Amino acid sequence: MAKHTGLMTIGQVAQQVEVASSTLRFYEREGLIRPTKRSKAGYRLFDREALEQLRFIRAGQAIGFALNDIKALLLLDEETSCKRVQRLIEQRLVEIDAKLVNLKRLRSTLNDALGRCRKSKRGCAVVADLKGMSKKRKTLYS
Amino acid sequence: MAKHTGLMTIGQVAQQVEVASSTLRFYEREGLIRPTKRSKAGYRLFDREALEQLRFIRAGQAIGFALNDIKALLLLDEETSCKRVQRLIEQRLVEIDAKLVNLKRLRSTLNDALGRCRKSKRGCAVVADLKGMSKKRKTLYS
DNA sequence: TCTAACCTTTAAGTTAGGTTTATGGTACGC
DNA sequence: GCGTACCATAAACCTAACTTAAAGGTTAGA
Ligand SMILES: [Zn+2]
Ligand SMILES: [Zn+2]
Ligand SMILES: [Zn+2]
Ligand SMILES: [Zn+2]
Repeated sequence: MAKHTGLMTIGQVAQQVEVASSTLRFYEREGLIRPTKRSKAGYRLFDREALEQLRFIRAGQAIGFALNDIKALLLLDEETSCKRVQRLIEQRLVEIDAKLVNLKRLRSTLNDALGRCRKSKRGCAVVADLKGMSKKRKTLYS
Repeated sequence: MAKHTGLMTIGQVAQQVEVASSTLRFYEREGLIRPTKRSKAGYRLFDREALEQLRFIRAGQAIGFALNDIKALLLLDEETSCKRVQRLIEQRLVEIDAKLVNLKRLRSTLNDALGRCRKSKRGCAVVADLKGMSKKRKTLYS
C-alpha cells in the first residue's frame, strides 16, 4: 500500500518503531503525532518524519519525561528554548533524587528485616515486630 | 458514643491512626480490616485491636509492601511462616534493586543532558539530539 | 472470490490506593 | 427541636499510559 508515495500505514509505522498501533492512535488523540494524510478509505498514512518524531517521543520517555513534557518539547524551537528544557530536566532530577532517597531507605529497612527474619528461630521476628512491639513478646522469652 | 464498651467509631479510629475514614472503608472493602460490630444504626464499631492491625498495615506500607502483600502477611501465623515472609521480602528487594538501577541510569542520562544543554550556545543541543542525530546537525558546524 | 490480515471508530477497562460526590440517616449539645 | 458534626451506601472519579472490546469496513494474495 502506498508504495509510491513513501507513506506508511499505522501498522507499518508501529512495526518500525516497535510500538503497538493502538499506542499510535493514543498518541494522536493526545496530540503527540498526526498522520500526514488519510487514504480514501480513511487509513492513517504517515511519512518518514513521523518515524523521527516517534523516536523522539520514545527517547524522551526513555530518559524519564512524561508524555506531557514531551508534548511541550515537541512544540519547542531548538533555537529559543534552552531555558525551558533546563527547567524540565532540573525538575525531573529533583523528583528522581527524592525517589532515590526513598528507595534506598526502603531497601535498607527491608534488608534489615530480612536479616532479622533469617535469624529468628522461634516465630517470625519480622511479623512479630510489625504486629506490635507493644504486645506480649513471647518471641523473646520462652 | 460507646463509651463503656471501649469501642470506637470509624472517625475515632481514623483520628488515632491518622488516616481518612474513607480509607478505612476502602480497607474494609479490600478485606484488610473488619469492624468488631455495627451499632444499632449501622455504624462501624472497632476495638483497640483494630488500631494495632491498622498500625501493622501502615508499617507494612511504610516498608514498601503492597496492600496485597500485607493482606497475605495478616493471614500468616507468626509461628509458621518465616519462609513466606522471606520470599516476600526478597521479591521486594529484587524489584527495588531493579528500580534503583533504572533510576540511577536515568539520573546520569539527564544530568549529562543538562550539562550539554547548559553548554550549548546556538540552539539547544539536547532538543537537537533528541530530534535525531541522523539529521543535518546544524548545531555542530555553522 | 474467498479469506486472512489489515484498518476504522467509540467506549470502556487496566494498575494502585485511595478520594469525592450524592443522598440520606444518626447523635449530641443547647 | 434545631443545628452541627458524624455516619451510612453506591458509584464515580483521580493519575499515567496504554490496552481491549465491539462492530464493521478494506486490501492483498492465491
Ligand atoms: Zn520471619
Ligand atoms: Zn538546551
Ligand atoms: Zn483500586
Ligand atoms: Zn469484525
